[in-house]
Amino acid sequence: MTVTGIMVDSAGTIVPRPGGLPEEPTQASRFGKARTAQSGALLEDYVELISDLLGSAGEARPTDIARRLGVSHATAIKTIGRLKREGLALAKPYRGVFLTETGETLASRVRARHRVVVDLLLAVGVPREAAEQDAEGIEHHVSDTTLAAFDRFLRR
Amino acid sequence: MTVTGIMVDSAGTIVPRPGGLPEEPTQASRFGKARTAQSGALLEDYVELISDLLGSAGEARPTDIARRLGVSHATAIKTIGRLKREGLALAKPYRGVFLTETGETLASRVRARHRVVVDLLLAVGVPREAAEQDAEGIEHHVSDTTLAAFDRFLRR
DNA sequence: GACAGAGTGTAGCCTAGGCTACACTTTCAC
DNA sequence: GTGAAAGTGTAGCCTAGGCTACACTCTGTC
Ligand SMILES: [Mn+2]
Ligand SMILES: [Mn+2]
Ligand SMILES: [Mn+2]
Ligand SMILES: [Mn+2]
Repeated sequence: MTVTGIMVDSAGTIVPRPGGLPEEPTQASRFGKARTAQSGALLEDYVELISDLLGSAGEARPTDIARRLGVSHATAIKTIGRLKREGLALAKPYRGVFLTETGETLASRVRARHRVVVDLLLAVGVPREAAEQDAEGIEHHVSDTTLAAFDRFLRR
Repeated sequence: MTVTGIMVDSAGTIVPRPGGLPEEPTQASRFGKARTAQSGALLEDYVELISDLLGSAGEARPTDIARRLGVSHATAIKTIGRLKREGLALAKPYRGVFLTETGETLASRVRARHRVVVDLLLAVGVPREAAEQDAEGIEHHVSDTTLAAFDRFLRR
């Protein structure tokens, strides 16, 4: 049995089958994009957190970052190294972590998206704590298109 | 400056600060749970796909799984090995992949959740293709509580 | 029944992201 | 100013999840 991914509707038009398997290249591309989104998730959480710490405490130290994220300080320091390599952060030994322009810009977008995702979840009836929890993972998979839709929904 | 994560509202009651940083252990726990959810994501996608292939084509071969996921067949075979180790799949050399009872049960739940997530996105105004794309990542971070809320929202 | 092509499996390599252990630097109290 | 505590950095280990290359098995055609 072959899966074609299309069907003919009641008016005789050929449309994608909503219930069945998507076309193979389409599905592969979706999975691939989801993997890509995931690989950016950790960096997004780091810049958002660093920006928050800089704003509220005036500094972002590796140990504080590590405690907030629930990882060891060694793990945090290694990831901060990656942030530096990718041009998102600046840090000199024993002097705390700062964000580049690029890093701050990313942090702002990530923070705004985080807020919208939480608000959307609350708006459709998700309890507060579940919304806060699930948003932490969901946010990294919300595209600009979807974010815009969430925004429109919240404003009406 | 210290971040306490609480505030006093207009009635004099102490409440969590909605805008600021969450309490440290709370935030660490959220990040930790998001990491846990993520680590299950790949297995969920595999069992859902294998179940779909078994249903529509009658068999699930490593190459087909690989093509659908957009990875090499070697990667797929390695992951199928992990599914076996975790008691979700059964496979004998050159004889295709099957799901255990546990695997089928997981597949059903994952498929149902996938559908609800897509429907929720559509219901709040996300365009079809963005909904299908983003759901592929979002689904793995939707808790039972949130899923139930989505369900209620869709039924009203 | 041979053999070509498709499918399968294994080996070996890589990076990301966890960890612990240990050594070094800084800071703060006295 | 010194010494202890806190913080920082490095080394080395692990697993998951990618990849390519290569060898083996199966299947369908002639
Ligand atoms: Mn997050
Ligand atoms: Mn976030
Ligand atoms: Mn998925
Ligand atoms: Mn799915």
